[in-house]
Amino acid sequence: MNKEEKIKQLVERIGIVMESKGECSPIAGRVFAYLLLADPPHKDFYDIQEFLSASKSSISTALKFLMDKGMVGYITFTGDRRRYFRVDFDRWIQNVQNVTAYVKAFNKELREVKEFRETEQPAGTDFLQGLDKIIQFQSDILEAIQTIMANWEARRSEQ
Amino acid sequence: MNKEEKIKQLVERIGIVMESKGECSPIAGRVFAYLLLADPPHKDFYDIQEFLSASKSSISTALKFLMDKGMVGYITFTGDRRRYFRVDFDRWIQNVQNVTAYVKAFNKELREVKEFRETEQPAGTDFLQGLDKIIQFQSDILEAIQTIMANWEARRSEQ
DNA sequence: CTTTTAGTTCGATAATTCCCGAACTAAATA
DNA sequence: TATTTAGTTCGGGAATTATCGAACTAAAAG
Repeated sequence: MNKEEKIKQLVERIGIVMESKGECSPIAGRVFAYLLLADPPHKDFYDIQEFLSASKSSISTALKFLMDKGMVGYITFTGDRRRYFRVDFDRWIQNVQNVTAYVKAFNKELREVKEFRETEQPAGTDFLQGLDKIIQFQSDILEAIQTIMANWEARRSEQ
Repeated sequence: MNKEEKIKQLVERIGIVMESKGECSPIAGRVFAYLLLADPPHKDFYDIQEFLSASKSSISTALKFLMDKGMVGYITFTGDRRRYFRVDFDRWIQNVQNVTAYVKAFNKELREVKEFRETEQPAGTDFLQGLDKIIQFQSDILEAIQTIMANWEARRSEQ
């Protein structure tokens, strides 16, 4: 199998992993995967379009999405109008907060449930204990992630 | 606002939080939310159906989904055919592994990208470094979650 | 000023997911 | 054995989401 085929295959596989998380559309997943694998790792709009055999509008939408998420950025070169899109590793790490956002929101709702149960709606102690455990468990995880992110941030800026 | 209305409102809100994570269908989110809020916190099939004004098949599908995920289980009472569904806090905590599954799968793909880049496809050192950072960052998070889960598991079983 | 380039925006269609009703099953009851 | 109960399964329609092509824009090039 040649290099091009290998890349095509990896792009499809990684695309499926990203998409099936429900995080993005199939094409967005493949665009990102392509940028992870392409040589050089920055490609312009038409390179991407051609490689994926997709429409301009789909590529445009996918790139906008990935840039909004902070996973992709672009560089330019003097005397060249095109933008060269590439994975933005630094912003990507910073925005892992997006990943934690759901857990945060969910935990907030669970706290509201707890309050409601305590003030207005009876429940067995085991239920309230279970609720407490989940809330605590999830905030343990959130805190750990915060700590890790802070460490990485510190390491990055001390360079 | 009376209790019933308050519950309806919370059920809708929590349902949206759960659904918009892309984790489940709207009805599944609402079923789960209802079980978090209902008095008593175990309800039978028709209670749930009536509360949500949904079809039997939708409720059935939603309950199957939530039980497969380990978030919901049921209890029974002698001389009563019905199953009473309820949030299963213990299995829910155990199955946070589901949450980490995606990150694991994704990191595995990133390692494959790295290997491909190192053996067949050139890339600037900054790109490879960025890739490394993300891989390491994500495995730091996975490890932290593993540790937290192990602690909770230990605490649970020593009771 | 005209044309080309590098995209974006805007409906329309295709594909997917969600939900329902109707028919079905298996166990309990009569 | 016949009937009710507690769900499950299946096919189709409704709602959502993804992708496309065509028209558009803004800047650069000629």
